[in-house]
Amino acid sequence: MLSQTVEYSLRAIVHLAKQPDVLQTTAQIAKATQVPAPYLSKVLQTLARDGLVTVKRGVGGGFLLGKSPDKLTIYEVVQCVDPIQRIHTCPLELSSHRKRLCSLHKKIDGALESFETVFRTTTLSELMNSPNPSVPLCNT
Amino acid sequence: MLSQTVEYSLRAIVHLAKQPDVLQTTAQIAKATQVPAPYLSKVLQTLARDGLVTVKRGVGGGFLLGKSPDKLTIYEVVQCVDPIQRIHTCPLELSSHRKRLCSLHKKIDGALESFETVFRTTTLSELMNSPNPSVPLCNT
DNA sequence: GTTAAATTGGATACTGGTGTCCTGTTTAAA
DNA sequence: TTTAAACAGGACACCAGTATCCAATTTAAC
Repeated sequence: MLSQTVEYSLRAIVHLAKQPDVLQTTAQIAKATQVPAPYLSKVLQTLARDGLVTVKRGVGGGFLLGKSPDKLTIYEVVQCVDPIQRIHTCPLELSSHRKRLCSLHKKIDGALESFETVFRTTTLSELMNSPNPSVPLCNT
Repeated sequence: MLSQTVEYSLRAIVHLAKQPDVLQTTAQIAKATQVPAPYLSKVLQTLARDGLVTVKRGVGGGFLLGKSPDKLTIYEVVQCVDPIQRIHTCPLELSSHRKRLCSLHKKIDGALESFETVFRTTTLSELMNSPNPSVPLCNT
């Protein structure tokens, strides 16, 4: 459903959100999130382009969260790396459906909307402060 | 988000639902739904395997709806051709998350659930009888 | 039984997402 | 200034979803 890239990016962001002020190298994030390091590198670049993570190059460099966890939604992460495509116009390009989708596509788009809403309304700090015995990315 | 195959299969099913008792050839369905005929052929085979469409081979053959439109949900169609994958176990295979997902994956699965629910609760007849001026697959 | 309409199944090509590797650039520290 | 740590960017490999084509099979109608 969601792409692998989205899963990876969310893991990375969650890992950074654990210690928002601590620089983490790609290797460190890769290990903690179980994401292939070279691929993670590309994902982090994408996140950096949108300012969702901040990058420091050179020795002692790495990444840290680009926004405060309570202001950063997982929707922003998803939209940055692999946007949810809502249905705005008829996929068949029927001219009479341009402004008003038929019941089928309206329904599908409605499903996408409720899917999207969950992401829109979830911040990183909500995830981190959840009263859940299973800590993200952590086995104990 | 949803695969092309799902979109195609739903178009085909909707087309068949318009006249549930009329045999339609692959060529006819392909034209009405704007789906590449050879590919549609494969999709229809998949739908036939699960009994969602009924097939009659040979001259004068074709496809018709395999179930009554008011008993057929679009969820069944989706699950037949390209199932929505809910998250049941930790994608990182953390042993302590097996039974209890962490907040991140619980959230994602929650989004999938609400997405899925829209499909589960929508029948073909609901789509066909919708008071919507845009008729599915039809330009007037 | 012959013919033609129609689906079935297999083989093949194309494309984008995923993943790897290597070279270049930046930068802190000795 | 040299060195090594670390990210940046480009090139390439792989695979599954998408799409096409063709020969084989089924079947109605003559």
